[in-house]
Amino acid sequence: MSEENIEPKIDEPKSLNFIEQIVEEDLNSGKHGGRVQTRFPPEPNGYLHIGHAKAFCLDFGIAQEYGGKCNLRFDDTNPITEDTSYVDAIRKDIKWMGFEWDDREYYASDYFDQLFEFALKLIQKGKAYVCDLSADEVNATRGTDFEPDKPSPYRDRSIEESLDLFQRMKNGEFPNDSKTLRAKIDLASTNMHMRDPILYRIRHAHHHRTGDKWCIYPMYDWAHGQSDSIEGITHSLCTLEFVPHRPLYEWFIAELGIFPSRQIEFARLNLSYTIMSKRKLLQLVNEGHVSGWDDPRMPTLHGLRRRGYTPASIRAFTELVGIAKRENVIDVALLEFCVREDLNKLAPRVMAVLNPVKLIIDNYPGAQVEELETVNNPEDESAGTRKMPFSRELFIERDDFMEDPPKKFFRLSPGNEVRLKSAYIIKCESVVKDVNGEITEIHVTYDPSSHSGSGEAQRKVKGTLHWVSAPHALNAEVRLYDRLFNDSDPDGHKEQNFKEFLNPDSLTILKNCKVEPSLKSVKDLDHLQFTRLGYFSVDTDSTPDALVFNRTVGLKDTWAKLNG
RNA sequence: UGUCCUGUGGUGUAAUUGGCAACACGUCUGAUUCUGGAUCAGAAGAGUCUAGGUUCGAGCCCUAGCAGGACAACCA
Repeated sequence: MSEENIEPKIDEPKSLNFIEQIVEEDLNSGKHGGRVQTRFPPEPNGYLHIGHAKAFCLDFGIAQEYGGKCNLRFDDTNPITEDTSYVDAIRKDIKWMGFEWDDREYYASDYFDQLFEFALKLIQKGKAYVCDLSADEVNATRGTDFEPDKPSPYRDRSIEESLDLFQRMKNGEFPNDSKTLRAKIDLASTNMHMRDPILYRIRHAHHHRTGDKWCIYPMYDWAHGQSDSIEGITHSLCTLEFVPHRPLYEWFIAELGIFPSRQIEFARLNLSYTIMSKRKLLQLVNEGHVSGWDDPRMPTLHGLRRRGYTPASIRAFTELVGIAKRENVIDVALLEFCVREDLNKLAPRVMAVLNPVKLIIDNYPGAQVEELETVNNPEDESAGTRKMPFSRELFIERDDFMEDPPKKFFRLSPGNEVRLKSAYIIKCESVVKDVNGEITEIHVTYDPSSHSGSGEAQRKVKGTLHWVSAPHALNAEVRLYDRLFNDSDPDGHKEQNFKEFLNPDSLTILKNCKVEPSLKSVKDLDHLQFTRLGYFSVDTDSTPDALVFNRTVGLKDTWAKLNG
């Protein structure tokens, strides 16, 4: 093959993020025999949000890119807050996003026995001890940045005694919180995590998987690294807040002499005008500020799905935001760009009038109904065409008419001409108002020779309006969403609670919308473009007799921008 | 006060062993358009936190500062 002479391809090496660089270095040096194994370790205590999507797109993406595998591992070490309903929701989200983990669905709780054995080993080495101090008492021994912790009075208890007590802790002989197992490391470390961290606590609680088998549960640090090691994870990717945990992660692996997984930290995703804290999102749900985890205003994957976001658009987004170690705030406009770009290619165009006003074509035969052909998606010829009924009485958007328009208003106004999309050119002759001065009817005449697509149709007019035939229109409810918060960083104020920035107008429900008859048969979560308005999807509340649409995102609107 | 991490256009991410800062979003022009969408063409916008130093040459190396963030749960 020598066609490089015809089109010399300058194969610029794709620029790698710092994690890809590390992986490639490891591959080149033959570390782990060229094996790449990652994992995504959600805690089943809440719903996944778009920040998690960034993380698991990375985890699964790195594995895919380098011929490796990515495990799904539920980090279920805290039975009090965790639940199988979350497990199911998380599974659904990851699948929806397009990732597969085959049979590699693991649970930290799968390793409780192994972890117990590891703990025994640590005690035997004199590197861990059972401590009888209460939480308050432990806190009282805590030093400061430059003062070491005071040693627990149980720190030097014999190996035999710790072994015995630990076994009895496991057997359920002690009440909750009465004892802990702690690693014996360095009370003077500048890293607080190394000051005899707690490995196990006593919780007589029912676990969603292990039931009542255990009454001692491992802490994050003790469970996570060892779980990675057990699974042979080569690159354990996590967010920045775990940087100070890394020395402990490595200490456990070294003391236990087990497979050396490597923890690598990157900066979590922050999105402007939204919050990403699971705890705070839960608060919004519990306090009724939103309708649930899948409220379309939520940054959860459940919320985004219901809002009409596509997996492809979210994947593209996580790709565009990049991976680095520097704190970042991504403009929500980038997310919106990603959905628009995706939906522009695949969403069928349909006519919907959100704020209808009646338009009457005075010179159109009263009983006549035409079936006008229109293209389903100008960006995709294969989407074909469909027919739409056209008649003497139509609905158009109230905003598309102005009695006294400013310059550059390309829409309908007295004496002015516009085209009705896929139909005729019309001219406004008069308006009818009610007692309050509200316009109730707009009377126009049409030019029969201007039929869309006909030879006579070449005449140009400035504006094109969408419309729906009044006798054929379907009623619909349309829910418009705006950002949930008015502040670009609702969680970034020391003095003010994030809830003070909730946007009271984040949801607008329009009940009197008119949509074209073809929408009779839409299905949940179908994506559509309402011509000239934006991308919409069918809400899960929708039924054939009571259509409900969510606005995913508006079209770019330079007219609105001009008018502030 | 301590330790650790991070500082590149408005935002985010790049810049192969040091070689005169690139891409995307956003913004602004213009063309085109039966969606004020899309598309196409173009522009503005950083001299890389600061100050020194090494070098023919530094965003990349060295030194000293400064700024922001993280950590001090029997949460993960």
